[in-house]
Amino acid sequence: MAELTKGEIKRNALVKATIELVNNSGFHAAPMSKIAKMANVSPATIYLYFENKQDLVNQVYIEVKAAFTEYAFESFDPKMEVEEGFEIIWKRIADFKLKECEEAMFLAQCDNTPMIDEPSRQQGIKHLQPLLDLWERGKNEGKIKPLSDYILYAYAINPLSFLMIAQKRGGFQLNEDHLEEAYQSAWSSIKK
Amino acid sequence: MAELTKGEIKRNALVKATIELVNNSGFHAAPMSKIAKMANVSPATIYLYFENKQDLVNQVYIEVKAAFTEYAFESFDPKMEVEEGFEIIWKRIADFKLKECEEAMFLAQCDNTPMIDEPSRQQGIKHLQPLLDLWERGKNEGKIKPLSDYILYAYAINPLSFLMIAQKRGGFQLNEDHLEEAYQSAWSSIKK
Amino acid sequence: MAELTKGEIKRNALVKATIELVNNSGFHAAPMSKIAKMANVSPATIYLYFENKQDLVNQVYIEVKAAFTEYAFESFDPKMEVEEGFEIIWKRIADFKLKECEEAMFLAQCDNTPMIDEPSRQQGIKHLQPLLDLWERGKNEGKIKPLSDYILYAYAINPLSFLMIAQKRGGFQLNEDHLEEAYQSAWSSIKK
Amino acid sequence: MAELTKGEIKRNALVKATIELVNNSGFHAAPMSKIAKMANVSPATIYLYFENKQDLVNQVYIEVKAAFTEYAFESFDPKMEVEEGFEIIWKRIADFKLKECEEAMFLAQCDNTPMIDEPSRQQGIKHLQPLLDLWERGKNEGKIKPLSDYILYAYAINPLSFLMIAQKRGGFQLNEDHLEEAYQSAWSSIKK
DNA sequence: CATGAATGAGGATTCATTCAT
DNA sequence: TATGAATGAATCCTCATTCAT
Repeated sequence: MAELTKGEIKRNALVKATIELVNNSGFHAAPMSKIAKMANVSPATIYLYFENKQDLVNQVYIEVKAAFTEYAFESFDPKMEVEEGFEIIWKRIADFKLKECEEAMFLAQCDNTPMIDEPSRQQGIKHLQPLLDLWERGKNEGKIKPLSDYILYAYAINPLSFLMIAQKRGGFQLNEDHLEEAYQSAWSSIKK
Repeated sequence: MAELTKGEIKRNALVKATIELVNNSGFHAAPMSKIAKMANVSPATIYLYFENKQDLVNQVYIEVKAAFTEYAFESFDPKMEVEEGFEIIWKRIADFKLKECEEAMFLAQCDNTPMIDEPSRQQGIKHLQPLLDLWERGKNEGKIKPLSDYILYAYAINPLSFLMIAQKRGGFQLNEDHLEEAYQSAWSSIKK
Repeated sequence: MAELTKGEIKRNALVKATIELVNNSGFHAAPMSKIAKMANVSPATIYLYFENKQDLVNQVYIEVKAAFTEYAFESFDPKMEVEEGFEIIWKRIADFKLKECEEAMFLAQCDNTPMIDEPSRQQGIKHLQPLLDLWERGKNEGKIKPLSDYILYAYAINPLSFLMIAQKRGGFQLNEDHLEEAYQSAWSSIKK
Repeated sequence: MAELTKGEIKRNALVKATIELVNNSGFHAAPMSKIAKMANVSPATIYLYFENKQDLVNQVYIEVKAAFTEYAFESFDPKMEVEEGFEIIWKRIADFKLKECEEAMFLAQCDNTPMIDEPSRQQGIKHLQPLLDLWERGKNEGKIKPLSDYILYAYAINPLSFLMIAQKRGGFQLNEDHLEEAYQSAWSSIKK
């Protein structure tokens, strides 16, 4: 296990504080001073690690997105069968969205908001490539509908975000059965 | 056609300006002064129609959501067959999301953000009832999977928001064929 | 009894509202809009009767001060003995301060504050002349200490304002006995 | 002499500026921006030392009141004879009111206005206790009239405020002789 | 006379950012 | 590297005042 330098610890605290504050109050109610306080750090210290507020949010976004995709593909192997691979990725993603709730909420907010600048958004999408490749193969093997990646993502993956938010807001609890049903719906919607 | 009073015209201009500014910059970068300027009105005038910024956004949300659902159900008749009814509603929703892009973007941002307060959010959901009723009937008639409404919505409706945003951000154009495909995916994911 | 015109009724309502609001919240928290509302009148209507806020307050001050002095001297006759005259005036003033509490509080606030402009203040003092004349006579007759009018007023009259405020703020109730005691103190402090 | 920190210097400047501005224009015409400017400080800096405008005024009131009472009792010793003690206190108070004119004017305005909130007002009164104790003893020893403290204060002390304001407003200059006369009036009004 | 709607100027307060230490 | 104090620029909002009706 890597030792974290003092600086890394602070940076991490800042990232975490940003996520939490933005989640609970939105970008507009997450002032730097509060972020600093929540991270037990002086406001000035933030600027040792980030250029400005926009940069802070961008970097947090990129890192969380990276953590998300890493998690998603951890047990995936490109040589797997299409359906098996998809199921494995899907379930990891579901896992992430339901267990790393804070991170996932943050991403949802970033993805539906002009909060993040375009370059960072692009940067965040990059790591999704293995899934797109899998779909490509699926289409070639006739196992997946020959749809645009956008449509595939919209039906196969994105619904999980909606469910996560619904769950976070209360009024709906996603259990194991629901999850299996959701997976079936996801697969139904893209399988040939 | 109803005559609009001078006040209604101003209020409408404010609503429109709010949508546009929030869409392009987010809540945090949509100051009252800009909203006023865009609506050709003094900042003080806003407060004749809305209590404060939160109230402004809440009301805009509720109104846009109402317009959305009214549009969605316009050509729907509760006596229709389940699949026919669903298709009609779905296509109206798709229409709205792709044509009334500004309004739809605004809703997406509100729905994924702590921008709107809870009561207003609840208020906004109300009018969705006819769709939930249709699904209920569909489940009883064995035509729709016996899933939670949340899951049905996540797969049947919500993907359209993702596609709309993707299109708005560029890099993807949703044409007639795509739309039909998307509908098929939606229906596949919830039909029994 | 004189009939009041509609205009006079409105003006009176405005005067009364001003007194009440300024008393309870101070000049700085008595906006024209609230004064108007409390007087059941449009804000614009105020400007039919008064030039601006300063003028409103000035005029209210002058009128209340006039009412105060009129009340004070009502049963006084310049031909009375000095002590008798003083007692009569003093008790009328005490009456006013304790019964017309609102008006008296308003005067106290005006007199200790840069709320009123100088000319209006001078105007308000004018009607006090009979008391000053009485004192003059008292001094000549060797019945009253040969002190500056300011000092006489400070000791003979002004304490009533302090007592009134203390009573209004609670924690102290001025009864008949107190009043007699106070009068004795007043007279002691100025009599030769 | 204690060294003042940079912060204390700024705070003091703010307190002083507040007194001066409120004196000359009243609470309602003493905007934070002017206070800041007069203290050679940014508006935002005020909020490092005070929570908000109300808090600023409250704190200034409490501090000035404390300075006032400290000054008043400086050369007083509880073991003094009643009359001697009273004279000493009275003259110190007179001194303060006539020399520390700014502070005294500020207190007068606060005491006759809903400018200060109740808790702060109570806080301000606390330190007056030694005078009340002296009066208590005076009453027991049969040297002072058995009157309510409110009445005693109204006649023995409060007139000084009136005289101070009269002097500040011009048209009347309080010299040594006046002062002695005033003291005699004060004592006459409360002595048995 | 009377008004409700409208507003520009200004008020309190906050915030991202900097700087001296 | 780290900070607390400091700030100018903005932000939300209010208010005295006006004007078309």
